[in-house]
Amino acid sequence: MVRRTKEEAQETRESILDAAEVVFHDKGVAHASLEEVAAEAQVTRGAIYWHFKDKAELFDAMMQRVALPAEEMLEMAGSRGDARPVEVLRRATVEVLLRCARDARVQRVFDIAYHKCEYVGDAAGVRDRHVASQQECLRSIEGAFRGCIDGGHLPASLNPREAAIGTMSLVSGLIANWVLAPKSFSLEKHAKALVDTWFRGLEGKPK
Amino acid sequence: MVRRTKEEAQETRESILDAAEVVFHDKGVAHASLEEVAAEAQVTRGAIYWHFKDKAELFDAMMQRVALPAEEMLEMAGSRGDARPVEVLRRATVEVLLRCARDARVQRVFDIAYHKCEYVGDAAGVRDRHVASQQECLRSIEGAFRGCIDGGHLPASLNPREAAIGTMSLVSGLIANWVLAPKSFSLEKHAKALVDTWFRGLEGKPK
DNA sequence: CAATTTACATACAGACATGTATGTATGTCA
DNA sequence: TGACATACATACATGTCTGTATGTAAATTG
Repeated sequence: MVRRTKEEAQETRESILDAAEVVFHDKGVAHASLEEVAAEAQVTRGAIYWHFKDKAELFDAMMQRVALPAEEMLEMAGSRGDARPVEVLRRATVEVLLRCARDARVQRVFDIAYHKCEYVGDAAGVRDRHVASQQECLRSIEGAFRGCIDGGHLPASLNPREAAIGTMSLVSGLIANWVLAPKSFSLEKHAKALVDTWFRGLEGKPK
Repeated sequence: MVRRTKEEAQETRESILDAAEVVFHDKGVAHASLEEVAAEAQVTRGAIYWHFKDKAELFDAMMQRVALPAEEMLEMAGSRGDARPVEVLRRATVEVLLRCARDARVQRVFDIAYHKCEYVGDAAGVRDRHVASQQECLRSIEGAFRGCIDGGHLPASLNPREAAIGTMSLVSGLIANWVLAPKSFSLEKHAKALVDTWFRGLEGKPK
């Protein structure tokens, strides 16, 4: 392959990231060789090493290309300030699930993140960022819940942090279980009712 | 090391499994070499190859040593038939979380299962079994919910399968998020309230 | 008590995968 | 239009891990 223009080089970079998604999903991050990724992208390892320092950096770039659920949730929750705050939270939560259920790429990347990579060693940076974004997400959701409680939309006996932990875990648990076996149930069909059930529990907190 | 008696050989086998837990947790399954596992167990690779066919079989045996959450839940739920069936389910769910929160070994193995292994290639068998046991768990919980509904302890409008999916996802999501960052929240403290919130939502299903 | 089997340790060869060094043709810019 | 930087391809050296073959001393068996 001959020297390309800057835009073409950028396309090469993207195609390498696309290939990484496919190969990592197929073989797992650790077992996939850069040779395989290169073949899938129809380039050689030289191209990969030109654009990325090593496999860890490639994996890193691939993950950052899709927004993590954490950041998605904040964005969505923040972009609508009109309705009742509980409804905003509820709808944002459902949206995250539906987006995953409908977008094959998001789905594939979640599958990689949950079941096809090891958060150790070289990927420690990824793990740290995962944890950090999770913490940030927790704080954000917690703040939203606190707002709901202060506004009288949710019972004062509710622990906002606990509510945030439960919400996040339900969502990530649903996604993880679904991408592991998509045929075991329809995430799209059940998403709304499941989230409704959880929020009903929050609203019904006694005392 | 010299030739051991049968019981000593069994001890060797156990120590290899213990070592595998530690090393896999530390380096991830794919990145851990059998040499490292052997060193941790204070034997050579020869001993490992004597007891196990390869790394996949070793990993397999390690996972099967601790009961999967699925099977735990059935057991616990089944062993108490006296109280109101909803209470049995609820308490079993809390128990699974508390067991994980309190037992360091269970916790470590869950961490490996959720964040330190890749469910592909050699581990495909493990993935299949994981999926299968998840399906079995789903059916079992679904059956329990159906019983609750038929007995009039839960609203008839409730979809038992959906309830089972949500329950399982909440539990596995909580465990996965907690083992990833145990200091981010106390699973032990929040377990009961979180499960109560979820069941309150189930009980409050309208119509 | 000799023969055999067990439970390992040791030694070795082959397979990859990685990282780097180097080659090279083309854009880009003065 | 030359000179340099860019965007790769190719070649190679190296290390690491695996699986197996072989050695061996103790336990077990007849």
